[in-house]
Amino acid sequence: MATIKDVARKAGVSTATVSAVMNDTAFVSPELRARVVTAIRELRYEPSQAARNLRRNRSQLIALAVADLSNPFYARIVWSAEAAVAAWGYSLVLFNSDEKPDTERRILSRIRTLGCDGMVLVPVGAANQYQSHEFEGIATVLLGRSIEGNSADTVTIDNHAAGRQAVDYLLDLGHRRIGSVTGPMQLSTSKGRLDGMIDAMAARGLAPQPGHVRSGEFREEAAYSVARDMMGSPDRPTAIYVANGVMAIGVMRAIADLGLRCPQDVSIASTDTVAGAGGLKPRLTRTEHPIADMTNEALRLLVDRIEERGAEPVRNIIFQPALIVGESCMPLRGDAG
Amino acid sequence: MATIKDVARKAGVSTATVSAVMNDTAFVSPELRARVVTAIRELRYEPSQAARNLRRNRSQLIALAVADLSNPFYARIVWSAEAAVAAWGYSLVLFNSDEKPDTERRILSRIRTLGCDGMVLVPVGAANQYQSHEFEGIATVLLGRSIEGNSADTVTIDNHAAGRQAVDYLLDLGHRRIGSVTGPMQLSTSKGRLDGMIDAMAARGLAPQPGHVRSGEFREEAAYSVARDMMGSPDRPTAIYVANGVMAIGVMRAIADLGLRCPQDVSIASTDTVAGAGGLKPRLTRTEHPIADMTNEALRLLVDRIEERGAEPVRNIIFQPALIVGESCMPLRGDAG
DNA sequence: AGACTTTAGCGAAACGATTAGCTATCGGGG
DNA sequence: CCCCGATAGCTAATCGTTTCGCTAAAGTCT
Repeated sequence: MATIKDVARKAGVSTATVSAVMNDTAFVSPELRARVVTAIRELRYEPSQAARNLRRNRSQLIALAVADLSNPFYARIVWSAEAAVAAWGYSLVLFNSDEKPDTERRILSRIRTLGCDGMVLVPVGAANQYQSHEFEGIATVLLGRSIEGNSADTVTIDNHAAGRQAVDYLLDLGHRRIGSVTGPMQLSTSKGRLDGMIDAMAARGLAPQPGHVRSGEFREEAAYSVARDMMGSPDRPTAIYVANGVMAIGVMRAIADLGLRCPQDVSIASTDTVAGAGGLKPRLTRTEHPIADMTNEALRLLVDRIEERGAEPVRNIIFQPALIVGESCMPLRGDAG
Repeated sequence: MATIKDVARKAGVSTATVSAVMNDTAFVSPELRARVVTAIRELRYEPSQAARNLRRNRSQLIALAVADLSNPFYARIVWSAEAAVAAWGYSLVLFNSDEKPDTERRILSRIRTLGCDGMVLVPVGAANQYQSHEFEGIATVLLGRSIEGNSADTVTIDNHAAGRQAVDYLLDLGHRRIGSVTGPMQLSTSKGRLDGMIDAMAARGLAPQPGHVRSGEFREEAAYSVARDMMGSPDRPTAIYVANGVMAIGVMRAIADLGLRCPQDVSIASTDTVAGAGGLKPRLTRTEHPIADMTNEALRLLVDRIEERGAEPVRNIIFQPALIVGESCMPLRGDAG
């Protein structure tokens, strides 16, 4: 691998001049420039990123740490993020914290030693688990979830509105006994969506029955088992609001295995869905978030922070959900309960 | 950010000693070691990866370039790869060539300048598009697809067996007029699967009708439109072999939109499926590949190449598919065609 | 013509680690 | 008593860039 010195020697100039040519950073006479350019080509010289990084104190790396790579929601984020990062001239280093705070801690430290210029983080775990030095000196944008008391920029979704919209829809169909399968309560997303549901019902003088609100990990299996349990009892809800796409799959499977039909026996509305499920029956009624837009926005904020050293105020961007009607809900039959 | 010099000064030792402590690379007396360790902790010193990279000529980065991040098949690979890479002590840099050879070319150059220690590549495009210097000096494993004439290690699947197994299953159910929706013919995967289908039929003295073999991009939309076209004609096949998971979704949607039912009117068998679709109806009958095992194996080979400088012979590992029976196929009715 | 500016390019000092080679100390064997 | 080997740690070179500050040479102004 040729170095800048080889090029300089071959072109009969100093390394400073080669560097100037490479980076267009100073005026170089056409004659010298030509000699340098041919030397570069002949030696197939490519500057060492390592040396450049050391000198410039930059790595051109942006880290993305998501909560669960097996979840299509995050796979979608990864997809968008890769494109956005490349468009900004960086490369994407990907991490999966797998919803484990310990893993996340290791990831944060790794991101730091790698010298990433910035990171987009989908935080896992409660606010008090983070230490401020974990974020020091590295541009950060929190995506999807926020950390209370943290001063990083955030791009989140309006979880309350998502829960409220979905449940309002079920209420409009006449459902009164509505249950929910939702994620861990320490996450702002689960909490917000459930609060939205509760407020939607409260606005009509209703409240979910205690046994009709179940939470578990944001995973298909967890949803399957709580749904199976909840729907096995005789006073089961006539409709379910599921807080997450993969959980919705689990709930539908549980219902099918109990011999119930969706939507005839149980209506299901969710927030978020899984990509590819659009082709299968029944199509889920759900609220969706503009994942690509959110991710692009997160990277815009991040690159902004990286490249302007300016201490702009913290920015919190909240995206609104949209209700997408599928075939997984029906009006409640006459014998309403 | 504290440097090794700060630590050395604070502990009253030389930088060499600090380095020795950090890397356990030479014997240091317990007393000095203790002083160094506390200095490290107090200054919150973390070695600069950039400096280390420059000196060691290593980056601890492994690149993964997949063909299409929007495809759950590759999302699954990314998931596995992240875990494997982390387990080997590296970090994963992710690229999406989006099935575009030009994009892939840029990615290869980027991987090179980043100084990645190795790369796992799902190649896009035909063998003659690659230049040998694009692979020079960087450990490479080809995953899923191979490049004829290339001397990199490969981890692939037995595409021929996959096509053959799936179509044998359809034949066993009595189907004779079997069609196929498959990917671009220049890809070894599409070609192999279709050859497997043709051989399966040939073994029973059959051959697919010309209009019953359609190829298009490995995308849902492409599959939807060719399937719609193919299934619209009166002599449509009674069963379809679909070469890819997302295409299978497209085909099912096309069939539903034509007012046909699966499996009653058309049986569908595929190679590969989409994650999450397991919960929805009807469950696809398909051949599956052990994606996690394949990815792990690819990284094992890669790390092997990176860490042993030895010139072992080229290794080509081929994984076998397994048939998974769902509910998307039925025996052909009496009026067989 | 002398005194400044500007320009084009060079030399060498960073950046922050690793590591080869050296020195000083100590103990033990001949 | 001298020499040798082992031990513990230091000095300084090195990795490949970027960039600050300098020097001639050439141009501009009085």
